[in-house]
Amino acid sequence: MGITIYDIAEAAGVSIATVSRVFNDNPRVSESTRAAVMEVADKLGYQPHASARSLARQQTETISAIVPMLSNYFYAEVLKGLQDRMAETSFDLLVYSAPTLDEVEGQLEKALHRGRSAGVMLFSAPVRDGLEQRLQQSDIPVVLVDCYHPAYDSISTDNRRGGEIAADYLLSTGVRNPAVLMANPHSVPASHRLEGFRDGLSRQGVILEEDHLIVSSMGYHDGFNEQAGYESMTALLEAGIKPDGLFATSDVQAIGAMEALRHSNMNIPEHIQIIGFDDLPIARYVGLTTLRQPMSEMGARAFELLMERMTRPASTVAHTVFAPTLIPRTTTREQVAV
Amino acid sequence: MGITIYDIAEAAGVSIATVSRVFNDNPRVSESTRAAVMEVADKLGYQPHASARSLARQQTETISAIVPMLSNYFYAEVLKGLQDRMAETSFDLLVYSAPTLDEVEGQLEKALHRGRSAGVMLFSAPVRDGLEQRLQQSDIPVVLVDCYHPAYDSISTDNRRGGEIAADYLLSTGVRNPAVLMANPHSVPASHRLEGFRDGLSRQGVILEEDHLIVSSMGYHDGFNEQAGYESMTALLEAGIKPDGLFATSDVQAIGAMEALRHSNMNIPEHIQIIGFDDLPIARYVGLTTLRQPMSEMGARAFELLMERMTRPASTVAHTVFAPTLIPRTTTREQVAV
DNA sequence: GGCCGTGATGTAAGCGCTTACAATTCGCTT
DNA sequence: AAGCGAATTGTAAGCGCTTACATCACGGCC
Repeated sequence: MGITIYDIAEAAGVSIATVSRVFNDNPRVSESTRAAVMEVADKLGYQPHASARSLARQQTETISAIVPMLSNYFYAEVLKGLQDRMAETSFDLLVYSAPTLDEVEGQLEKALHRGRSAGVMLFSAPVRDGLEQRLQQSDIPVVLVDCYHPAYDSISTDNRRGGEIAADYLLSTGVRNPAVLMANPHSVPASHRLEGFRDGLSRQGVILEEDHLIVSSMGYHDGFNEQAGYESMTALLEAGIKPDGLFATSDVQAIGAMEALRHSNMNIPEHIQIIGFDDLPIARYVGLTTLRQPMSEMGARAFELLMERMTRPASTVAHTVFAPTLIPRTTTREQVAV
Repeated sequence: MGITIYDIAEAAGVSIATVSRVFNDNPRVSESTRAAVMEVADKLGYQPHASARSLARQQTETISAIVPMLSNYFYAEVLKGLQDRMAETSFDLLVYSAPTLDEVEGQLEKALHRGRSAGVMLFSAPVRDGLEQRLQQSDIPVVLVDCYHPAYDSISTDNRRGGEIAADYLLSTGVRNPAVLMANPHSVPASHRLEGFRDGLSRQGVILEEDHLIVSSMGYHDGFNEQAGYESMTALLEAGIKPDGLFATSDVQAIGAMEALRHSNMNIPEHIQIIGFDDLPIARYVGLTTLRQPMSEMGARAFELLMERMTRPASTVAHTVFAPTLIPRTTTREQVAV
């Protein structure tokens, strides 16, 4: 069915080795035969067989990304950065989705199938015993995105610092009675953001009331969506709590919360000031003050780390931590002079 | 390095054929040997080699999706639907991105490498001569998503109808002087939406003024983003045009436009009513009236079509067209009684 | 004129798996 | 007790490619 190097070899009157050399840019082929082979190959529409190639070469040129949820804008943005960077190479990207933590192991298993991928990118999944063991035994290069483990290259944002900045900023704009909408209790990034926020407050003598913290009860990846934000905010209001500031652990939650506030006729930023996290493209267009994570840069950098590890497996582990930057918009007021 | 069936065979005292049979659920293996082989395989941590397998089997279990832009929420949602459906099978998903039309061919070339993928999903790319020829010569199953060609299975939304519905609805809520924000001139879906909208208007005796149509001048995939909407709307306003209704060819454009309107102190829906297209999750939280495309369903269905074509290559071409449904929210007014 | 180094090409042995076909075993039948 | 078929297992030939090694032709050298 398909054209093989045998066909080309026969038609061009050379051996298969020569054909193979031509397609591998091996210099030990004369210009004339190279041209002849290419001509025949073009005419026949020859395409090297991907599997045969990687089997013979003992290596693939595909990498796998294990992502909680493609339709989460954060991941989409990071993947975009990754893709753009990859497009300059001849690598292909395999995408697995693992909406719950339990599924991560299974998907990882697939991605780790021998000969499947040259490297793996694991998104937002805490590497615990089971996983670690699995990763260890197949010595495939791995880079962690949006999570951390001492033994693996990783790329993440300083979430604690982000929380602190949010706290400082909110306080500086006059907030005295803040609330927090946290995505879900199992999310490491969300926890860190909360911790940082708390610390930031307490450093200035403000404490976060326990009933001012709403933790979405959804699973692993969940809670990072508009609906969770909407529901959490609604719950807060229904409990009769009226904070004057709000820190949401993601932009989408903040946007959900904003809608809930609108329903309750609370004005932003007059009655309540809001700050999100991520700086999705949309944030700019709803005027949301937020902490930017350089998402597509994170993706690009993740790919670079992976390449580095692939070429030099023994190099020391590298952790890249980006500092989140504050993007003030109109859901918060002007900073009051100090 | 890796464990092979030879290792297993030796350790279990059987032949490689038997090991292979065990891993292929071939019934012609006794229960006892099967158990023995499995035990050894588990202990050694055996993993079949993906490339070797697909080479020997003469088939892969991966499909390729060629997508203009991962960070476009529409594609992210469709891919999610696709993934969810795929997760029930043992197929893997390879994602290629082709931000410009010129790049589609190149990416397709990669996806079409012999042995690379069992099927290809092409997103929003008009199939023209070059492409068609290429697809024809490699007889890999293809399904088109968000575009149409008589020769290939496809899945799309009735964009013309969507435009009509938008027009009808806007008129029914009292709009008399509508404007349109169109994503870009090369986008087939956007053109159809515009056509439908025009038809819908003229059927009721309203015509779309030429200067009330702003076409974003960005390339192929572009124009489908907030910024384009913002800029187009700003251009409209700066030209001194004050429409009382707005149809944007996508939700994100509508959201960009809303921000521009806010800057100009125009109230929605009092001064201007807005309708978008897609019904992204976010639309609900900004109160955007829009036309829903069942995005994740489209992805799921696309996968089914592809499977169908893979198992029965000669079956007749199927075109699935979803009807967009109107989702009235608060960027439009109540319908006036007829 | 024989020898040798060089560059171009060919031969053949894998890469790890599947699978047609052959071989073997074993329990029954006659 | 020999024979037979079914069930199980083994042998070996690929799948399409890469690549180490062998071969060959050729020109220059002493």
